[in-house]
Amino acid sequence: MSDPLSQIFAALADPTRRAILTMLLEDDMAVTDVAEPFEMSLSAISKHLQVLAEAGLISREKRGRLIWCRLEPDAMRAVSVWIQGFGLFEPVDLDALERFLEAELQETGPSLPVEPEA
Amino acid sequence: MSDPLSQIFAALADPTRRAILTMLLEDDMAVTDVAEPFEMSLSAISKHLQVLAEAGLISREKRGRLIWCRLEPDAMRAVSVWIQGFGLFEPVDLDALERFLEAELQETGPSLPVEPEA
DNA sequence: GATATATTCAACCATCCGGTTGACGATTTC
DNA sequence: GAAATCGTCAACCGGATGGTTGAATATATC
Repeated sequence: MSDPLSQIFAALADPTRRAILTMLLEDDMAVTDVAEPFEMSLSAISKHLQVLAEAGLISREKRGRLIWCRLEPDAMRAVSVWIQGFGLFEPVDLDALERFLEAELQETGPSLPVEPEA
Repeated sequence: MSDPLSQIFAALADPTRRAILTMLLEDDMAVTDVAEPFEMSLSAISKHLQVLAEAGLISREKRGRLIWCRLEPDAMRAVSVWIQGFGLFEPVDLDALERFLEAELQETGPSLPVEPEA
């Protein structure tokens, strides 16, 4: 077990997991639906969700036979605060942000959903 | 070789490396001086510095027989941008952000980090 | 109750990661 | 030129990581 900040950074270091977080930004999703766009086993996605949950980046709630995954963006605050220590006060170009997130969505493979204008 | 963002997050996922970055916030340092406070071999620190350099978080310049390490905080902007996509709760001075957005309407924004190629 | 669906668990595998030690090349100093 | 210092390289090691497959567990549906 490492410290929380290390855990969060490590969780964010995987493009599949970042893609999952981006998907959850849209809406809560059940595990199978999270897995659908990816070209890997459901089991692998389940593990990724485990990592994200242990880092506090998502929460999971079982309802019926589905498990709903919800983004917990507060967990990223620790990261945000840490980064803030390095003088990055320059605000962000929001258009660039959009392009960046779009690139993130496509980064993990050709089979990811094409997001309509959010 | 993974995408730049993954590389940066992975580099930041280690507490020793984060401590090094914090030290470099104070001033540029030679490798041996960086290693001094840590209870591990110089070689291990050298590797950590390698990881940080490959992520673009520091640069190294050889002068004489010393190698000076310098923080490159710009590399963290990619992280900052990505994080901001999640809730926009950055503890940034909100007034500054507003001023920025206002200014953004009048002139083209600053250039941002290059997209990770898929 | 039987069957299908949703998710995890367990075992396994290859690779990566963070550390060690010892040897090596480069540079400064004597 | 010899010796000390600075830093990396190479080989090695144990443990973590990211993936697989197949079995197991709940829950829903027929």
